[in-house]
Amino acid sequence: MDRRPTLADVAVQAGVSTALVSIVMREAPGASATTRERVLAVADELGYRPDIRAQLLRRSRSRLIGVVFGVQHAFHGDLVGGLYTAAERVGYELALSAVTPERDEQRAVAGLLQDRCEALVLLGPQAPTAYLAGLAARMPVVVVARAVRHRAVDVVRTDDAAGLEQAVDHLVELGHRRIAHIDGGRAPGAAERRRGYTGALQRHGLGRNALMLPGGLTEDDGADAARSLLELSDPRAPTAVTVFNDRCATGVLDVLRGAGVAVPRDMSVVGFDDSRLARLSHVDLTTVAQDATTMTELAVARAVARLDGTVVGEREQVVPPRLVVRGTTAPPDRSRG
Amino acid sequence: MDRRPTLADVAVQAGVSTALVSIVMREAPGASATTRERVLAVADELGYRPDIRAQLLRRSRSRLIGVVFGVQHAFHGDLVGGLYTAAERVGYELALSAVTPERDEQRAVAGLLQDRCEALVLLGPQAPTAYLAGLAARMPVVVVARAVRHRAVDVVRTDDAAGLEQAVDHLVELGHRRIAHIDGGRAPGAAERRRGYTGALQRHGLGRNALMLPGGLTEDDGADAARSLLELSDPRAPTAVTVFNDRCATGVLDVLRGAGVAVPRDMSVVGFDDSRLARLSHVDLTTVAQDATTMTELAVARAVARLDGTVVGEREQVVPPRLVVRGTTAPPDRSRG
DNA sequence: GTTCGTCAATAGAACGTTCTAGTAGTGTGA
DNA sequence: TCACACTACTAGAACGTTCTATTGACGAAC
Repeated sequence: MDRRPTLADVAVQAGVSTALVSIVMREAPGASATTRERVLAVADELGYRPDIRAQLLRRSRSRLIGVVFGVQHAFHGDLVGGLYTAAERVGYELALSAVTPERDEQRAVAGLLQDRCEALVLLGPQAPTAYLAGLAARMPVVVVARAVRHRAVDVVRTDDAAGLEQAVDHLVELGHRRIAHIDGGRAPGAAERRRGYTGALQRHGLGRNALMLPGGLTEDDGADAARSLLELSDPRAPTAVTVFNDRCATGVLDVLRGAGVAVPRDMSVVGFDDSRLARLSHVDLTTVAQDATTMTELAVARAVARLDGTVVGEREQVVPPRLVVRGTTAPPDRSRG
Repeated sequence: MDRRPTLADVAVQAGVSTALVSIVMREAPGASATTRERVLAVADELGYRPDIRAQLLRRSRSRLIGVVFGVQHAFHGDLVGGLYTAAERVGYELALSAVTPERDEQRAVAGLLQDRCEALVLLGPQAPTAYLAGLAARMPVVVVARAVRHRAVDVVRTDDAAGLEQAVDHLVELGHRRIAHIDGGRAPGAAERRRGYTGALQRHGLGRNALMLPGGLTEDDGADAARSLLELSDPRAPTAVTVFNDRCATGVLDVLRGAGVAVPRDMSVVGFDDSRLARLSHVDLTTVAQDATTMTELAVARAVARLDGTVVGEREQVVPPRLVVRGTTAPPDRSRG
């Protein structure tokens, strides 16, 4: 026989019923220590491994959490890693479904639905709120790294405003007075970061010095913004700039350095995400770190709580970020204005 | 009733047997056009969706291909995208399992095994050949983007040597005579790329000019290599450099530009991968593109052929790369040596 | 007018588990 | 002695499909 052994095979070999073998394998109560040992020995000998398909069919619950992620996003990679460990800790498995240039979110979700996941965790989804709400009517849905205004959808996200406040505080502490912000346009979180930036400036009495430059998510967006930064006449020119995210910030750094502007001597730069990019020794970017571990733990905990019907606390959980000071920030050059 | 509708529900509603509904849903022969229509209408009305767990249990085949990928690697993202479309075309589904810093390859594979995949596609696995061979004894295993010397393991990879030959040919055509190579150490493909580099130089009668610098996979490795490149005395100094991959090449570019070496005027640079990085307008890197689409199609086709027992052709399939000329290569500056 | 073939449809047994309801067997207290 | 509780175990029905017969019914061919 070359087919894999089943409960029945083990049962025959051990001289007991299949039900008892099932009890032993599940470590459920109802078997004596001696038989338990014997059954386990036989199972081991035959190389028995339970068939997950049959388990899934019979059990009411699949203990499976579906995850939709973008295959491009470096930060999603960090989040997926955290989700794996968080899920394992509470006895759940993960079913991954990727969004690619040819495979949109709805397709990714559809794939998970037919895998019979019990809950869905969506990383930075683009889908309209109505679609997410429709999904949430069917099963628990936790959205990570994006704000969603609908009472059925749980949200776990970074406190973007606080992140930019920390960045501005750090720069002001170093002595900067003219601080610009390169924004992320319509990207998730961009509005909150703008708000954090202007709020912090006002708090320091520097509201009049606020300077917002249109940016975006990519290196190219940053490069464009940096070029318009360089065109500013000297008295208005900022000595520091906060940037929507790390990718965009590296574009800024490239253009500044290419134009002979020394970082951080002539210009301080702060990013957002603490991506692998920022940690590279030749980039060495001061940045606002998102707490991926906490976010993923909260996301899994919330999904499980929904399934158990033990939901407590706010629908939207906001995780504080943390400023990581590296080599792209320093006091402004006193010899200049 | 709030549980999801089953075959039986549809059958009752349509006044037929469950078997017939099954026939209709599977689009199998054995039902008249009129009943077919009626059953489909009822199924649609009830919102019936087949239970994949029951299908999986009953069907001998799962039509599921397991994929192990690194959540960090940008290129793996491209490959996963290609795999989705390739698998769909031949009627297979994908089960994704990620390798993260806390979750090693063996864990990722174990997860897939209990999902009852029929075949495994591993993207650039680190595992020893013996482990891969053991796996291949159980089920078809296709390794992508890494060479494996074992007759049971199928391999799909880029012709790394040819890629470097194209890069060198391009540089020689532009007029370069002193071309260096920053290598990838023990990384998969590095040895073949070295071989392609030296072979091409010899073919052009430039073998004596070969200059190999230790590099690596990351931006930091490239930055280090670039610094040692700058230290070379002028008569030996190359006018062009081929680099193990794009990430490493961006490190090289950064250091060169920071040191006042204009690219491509003073130094031409060629990368490898054609990653998103290379395509950025401010990087604009000439590079050797790996053909992700062809590779994924071959990988899926080979896995399916193994399952169908219709394997033909070589165990190792080598895909030719393609040189993408962008802005980091130009004729050498005649005013210099 | 029997026989054969084809077509549409069905009954009922799988697939490998888990779960419910039960049956012996043993000890305990009155 | 009986009632009762407890433990160790089992029979058999689910779960929702697919698959292998099998059954009628209706023509066509002999």
